[in-house]
Amino acid sequence: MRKIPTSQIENPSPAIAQKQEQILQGAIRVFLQEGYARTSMDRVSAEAGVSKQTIYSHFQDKEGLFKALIERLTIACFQSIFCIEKLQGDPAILLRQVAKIYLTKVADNPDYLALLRLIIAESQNFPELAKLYTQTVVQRGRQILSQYFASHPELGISDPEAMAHIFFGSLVSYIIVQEMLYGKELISLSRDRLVDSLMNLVISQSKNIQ
Amino acid sequence: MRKIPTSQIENPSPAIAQKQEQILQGAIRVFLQEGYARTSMDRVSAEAGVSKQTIYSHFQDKEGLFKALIERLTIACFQSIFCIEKLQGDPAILLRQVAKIYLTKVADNPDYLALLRLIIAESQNFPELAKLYTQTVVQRGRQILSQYFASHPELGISDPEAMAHIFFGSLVSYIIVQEMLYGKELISLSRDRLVDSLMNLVISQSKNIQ
DNA sequence: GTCTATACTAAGATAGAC
DNA sequence: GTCTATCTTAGTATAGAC
Repeated sequence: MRKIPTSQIENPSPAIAQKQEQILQGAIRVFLQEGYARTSMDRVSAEAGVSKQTIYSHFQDKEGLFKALIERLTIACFQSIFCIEKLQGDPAILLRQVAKIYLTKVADNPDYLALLRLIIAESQNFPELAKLYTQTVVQRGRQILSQYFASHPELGISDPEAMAHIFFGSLVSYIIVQEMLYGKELISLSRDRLVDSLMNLVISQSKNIQ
Repeated sequence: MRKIPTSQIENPSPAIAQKQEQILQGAIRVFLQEGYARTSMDRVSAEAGVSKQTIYSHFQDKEGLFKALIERLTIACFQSIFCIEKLQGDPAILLRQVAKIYLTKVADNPDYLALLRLIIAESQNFPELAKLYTQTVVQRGRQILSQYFASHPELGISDPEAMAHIFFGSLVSYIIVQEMLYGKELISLSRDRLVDSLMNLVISQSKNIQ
């Protein structure tokens, strides 16, 4: 079995896969909590319950471990949010459901909240990870919404892509400001109020073309 | 003249003020570029053109320097955006103008873009700075918009606070996704298209009550 | 393949000269 | 008040035993 330098894992034996899993689980806890620079490999090895050298035998270096871990988390985050691929049904119910899913899956999951923070924090140093996140999570979300808007002309949305950005972006900024930047300690704006207003906006568009 | 341990500066002599200024200017460049943990005091001293000990005579430690610097930048960012206090005039023109000002001042200013990234990155380690930013920049922006919406009932906005969050939040998320997370490399969504759609939303609300 | 022990480097902070 | 030189700790990465 050859050494595995990057996150590209090809047919690893069960034993190796299990060790890697163990390392990644420990590393996730530390990196998400402390950020990249503050995380020490000593701390990771302690958290994962393996020696430092074992980590270096599975991953090239600190950067390699970090990249593998962020890639995995990003995919997991995507799968968690977009469990339903096709959007169908009454807009009023469906869009509300979409908003609820995203807010619940990300805002209420400390890991995915920390992932978003970490992606932003390291966007300069790891642009490829930021792009992966944008592509996988944000872009996909906007695309699905955009397609939904476009396939429902009765909504009267002239620019579905822009509307998708506004809809999804409002949710993203809600999470960042209210949950990360302590906005909810300064003004309480419940999720229901946000979603209600978002719904009103989408619905009111349609009334103008009737 | 007593030593100045924190960012609270009280009547410093011109010479001292000038040195502090010199240190802060150098520190700003390094911290905004590298982030907190990656920034070394050696690098700051080199960038500022003073010795390390001079920094430590003006600021308690790395944390103290960082806090002073972020506080100053946050205030400057606020003043840059909210040069106009009172919002008046035709909604269609004025709201468009507000959006343009925010997008221009933050997205096109690498310092304020980096400030936002740094605030998010260090929101766990420096919650007081995150709160200051939210309070000073975000909250103020939402408040002004909210008051404007509330004082213009002809717009037919049922929840001005929520609408202000959606309006301002769409701009914030646009900056984060498009400018920081390389969104504009994946899909181009021009500022004009975003602002146009935002305007349509606000205007279409009013049509429903006529 | 995994562990213990260690080399090497860098960074925060301070001592002491001027 | 400012500089040079230094102390001390901590962190990445590796060498060598089992």
